[in-house]
Amino acid sequence: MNDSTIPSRTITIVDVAAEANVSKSTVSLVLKGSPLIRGDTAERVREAAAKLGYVYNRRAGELRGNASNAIGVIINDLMNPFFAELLVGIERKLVEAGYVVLMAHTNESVEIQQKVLMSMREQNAAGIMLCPVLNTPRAFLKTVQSWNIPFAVFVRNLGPGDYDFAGSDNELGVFLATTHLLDAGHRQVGFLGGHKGVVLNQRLAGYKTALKKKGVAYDPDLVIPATPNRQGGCDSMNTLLSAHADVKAAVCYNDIVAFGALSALGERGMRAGADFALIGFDNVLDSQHSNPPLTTVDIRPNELGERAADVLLNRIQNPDSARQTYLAQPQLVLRQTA
Amino acid sequence: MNDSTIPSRTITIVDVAAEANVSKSTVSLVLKGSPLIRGDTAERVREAAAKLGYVYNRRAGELRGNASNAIGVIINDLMNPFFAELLVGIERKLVEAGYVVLMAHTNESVEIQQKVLMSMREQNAAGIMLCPVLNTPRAFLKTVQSWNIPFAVFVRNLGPGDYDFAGSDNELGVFLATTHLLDAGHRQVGFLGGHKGVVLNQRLAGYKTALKKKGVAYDPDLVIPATPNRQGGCDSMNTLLSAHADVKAAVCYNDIVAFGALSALGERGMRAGADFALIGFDNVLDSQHSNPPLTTVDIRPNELGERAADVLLNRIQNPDSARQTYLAQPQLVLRQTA
DNA sequence: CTGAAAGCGCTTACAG
DNA sequence: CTGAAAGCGCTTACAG
Repeated sequence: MNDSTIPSRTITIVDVAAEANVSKSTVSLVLKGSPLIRGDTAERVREAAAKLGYVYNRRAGELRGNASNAIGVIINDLMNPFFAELLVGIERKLVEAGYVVLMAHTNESVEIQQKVLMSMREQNAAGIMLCPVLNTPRAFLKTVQSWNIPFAVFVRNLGPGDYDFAGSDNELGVFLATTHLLDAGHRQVGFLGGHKGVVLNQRLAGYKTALKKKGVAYDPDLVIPATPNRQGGCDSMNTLLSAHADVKAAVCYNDIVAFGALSALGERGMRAGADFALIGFDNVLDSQHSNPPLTTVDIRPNELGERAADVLLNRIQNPDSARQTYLAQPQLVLRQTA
Repeated sequence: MNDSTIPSRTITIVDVAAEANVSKSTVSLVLKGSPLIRGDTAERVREAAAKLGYVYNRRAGELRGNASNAIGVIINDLMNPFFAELLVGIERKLVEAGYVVLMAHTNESVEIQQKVLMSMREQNAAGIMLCPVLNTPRAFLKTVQSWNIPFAVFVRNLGPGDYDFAGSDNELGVFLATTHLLDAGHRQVGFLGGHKGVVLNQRLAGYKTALKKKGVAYDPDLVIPATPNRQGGCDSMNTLLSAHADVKAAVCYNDIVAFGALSALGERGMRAGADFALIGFDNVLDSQHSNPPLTTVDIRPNELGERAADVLLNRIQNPDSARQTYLAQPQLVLRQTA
């Protein structure tokens, strides 16, 4: 009678046990599919549970077993589709493996990063995946590691440290892109966008290596850093073009910078591919249908997410295994802009 | 000596109590900042906790208090920047309010939606925010509600139901866009993209109302449904142009469809704004710097996320308040494509 | 202002 | 194959 009307107190295994005429230990065993319990007993228990609308209280179980099925994932810029695609890959892998994801967005704030990390620790997270905020001191990673929670860093490698990492070979990627432009005959190649940090350093290194290898002098005037978003891409392209109208090629810090650059080109009545050679980095989904479709360095963001999750999962299953590093091998994908 | 070397067992309030020479009740009280404890005692406890490196075990506390600070947020398509921006808004509000977000991505799969919802229930989530997968039966929402977990639906309104909702006025938004095109003199206006479902129906209704109001006959041939992503936008624009080379204007299901359409136009050597009038929907960040910048219907995705979170938060604080509905008021933002 | 005791809902040895 | 008991780490009345 009181089936759905009265909110009633929560149903626990004790209630199920009473209903099925067994002890709560038996109920617990049945719930986790133990082979110790006889078939008909198990069946009876399951029926009782269903009848009472029993819901497993995972937190209680975890408290006792000191386990957890929640994994913290910390992203800093979801507005960048690269990270969105990455997150989707991470999330799928983690859920597949039976985990639930505690997601946090830092928006590049050190304070928020600190706060959410603490919070995940209190939650007793089974693992933490972090893309460190810009300027995170390397020592901070040590602190997190000292918590003894399986931990993996992704995308931003804070220098040679003793932690698991998944990212991409930034230097090689930009080297490929720059070389492609140089091979096409360009002697002046710009570099657009990017904020100070490891990733920019790595990408610039690839840029310089390519120049050197082709015997082209490095001209610092041609590298225009800018916030790596569309606005920054637009601005940096405008800056480049105003100062060096003769430059006809550039590689971008990432795809969204390239999209902004495409827009700046359009404003000037120029079309990438015909009037200017432009290459992005990441190969986000959008780059297939930008106007025009973008030539870019493919690091398979979605797969990178999955691999990053694998790195953590492996650490969880294998706490004492050697440090792992996964570096996505970049591949140039030629479309219309270069 | 064993400071950082031995992993050691977890420090609990009992250890802190021993260290500070008080009972564990006192420690518990101090931790939650109770005014009951004298200042110096509290200080002593805090020092002891710091010294031992005590970490609050939130799950244990929650078990006892039957509380939870995790809120489930279910998204179906993070690849669409609209949802990414929405999620960022939701997450910020929730974290600000002291919650942690359990994020799940359904990728439009009913099975996954079912699974993650169950999982969140087991986690004893303090609330659930759901953007229902396409074709979710309306009765399913009733089921979720029967769990007695504060619950809010966002973006996709599954028809008149008794639940909290946050979304946008789709009909009005598309009405505004279509009217703008009609006012510019176009008598043939296409409608591009969208998958079957409430949202498409609402947007199409706005389209038809605008036509009728201007005395323009509705031509079903001009509405080209397609998966609402860039590929779909590209395809539907091509379909439209092949069949009706005379059509010179279209409103899109959403911004990413418009981006795809922009790309299709570019391939044909046409430029939106000059050769074709195009309007998007959402006003995602990208639309400011598409090529060319997109005229679109602004529903402030980020703010919509925050408001959706507010709706849930309010339900949590006010379990018996009346049902809430938030509808973002759309505004046409004129840029270069129309 | 502080302590002893009970209990949140589960799991895990240990008996039998 | 199943049950009685202890305990995970906390909080919350209840005494004093």
